[in-house]
Amino acid sequence: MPELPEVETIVRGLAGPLAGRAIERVEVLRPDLIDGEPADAFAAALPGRAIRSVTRRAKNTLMDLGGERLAVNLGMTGRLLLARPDEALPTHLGVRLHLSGGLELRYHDPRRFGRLWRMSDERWREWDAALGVEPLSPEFTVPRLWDGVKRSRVAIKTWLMDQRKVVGVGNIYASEALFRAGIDPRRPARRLRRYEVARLVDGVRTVLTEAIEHRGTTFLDYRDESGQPGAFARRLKVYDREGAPCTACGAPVRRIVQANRSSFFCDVCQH
DNA sequence: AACGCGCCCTGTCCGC
DNA sequence: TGCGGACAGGGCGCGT
Repeated sequence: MPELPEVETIVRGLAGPLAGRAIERVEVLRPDLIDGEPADAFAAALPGRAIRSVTRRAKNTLMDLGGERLAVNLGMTGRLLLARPDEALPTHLGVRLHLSGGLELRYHDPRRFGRLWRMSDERWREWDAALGVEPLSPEFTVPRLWDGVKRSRVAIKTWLMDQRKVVGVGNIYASEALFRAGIDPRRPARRLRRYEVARLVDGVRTVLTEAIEHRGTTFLDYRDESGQPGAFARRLKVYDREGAPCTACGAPVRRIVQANRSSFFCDVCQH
């Protein structure tokens, strides 16, 4: 579900309410959501810690606990929800973090592809180093992307979704960025020309920035920390628009399958 | 070593 | 109405 704009929206929404709160009690209702240690060890380790800040790396939410971090990956259908402890419990509730001041942070996930885990500072450095460049950072440049694509034979759309190369771009925004750049998603990465890489840098930055401004894309399940959907879905130009007219030329948008995921594009506008 | 594929899981929708 | 199959914002681990 959530790509960079959705996670960024959630992180911005959680940062204020969670800053300075202590974790008082942890309930794990779905132990398979906890990675790296048994669920009871996870639940026992957190109480007494305080949340210093909430940030994002790639599609992950990170809570700085001082000396260690709590990381959350939402998978396809995960939600991080702020609630009062007496609010009705939804089905598929996975983890409850009871915080100081009568606030609760809930992790909710029907498909349970998401996960939560703790990371030491040392582990965090390794983990962070294995991830690719943040596309909204100054390091996301044409030379850097050019250097990355030129040795890869995979289709550019698949390449763009590889989190070891560029982070945060998932199935929706990969199609959208390539449409904006006018590049066919099937093109081998190393066949891109430098001017096309420049358009791609621009396309990725632009679509992610606009999507954040609209609080993300709700396709099916995505909700922010207050349970609200994002508004960017109606601004998508190709994703989930198979057969509908291209917004630029009117030709029907095509759907193909790449790496077992749907790709959408306009074969008139994208080469 | 890069790459492709199957799989993890539940819910929904569509065609028959 | 029921049922099977396809499909859904992700990511890991396997084999080649």
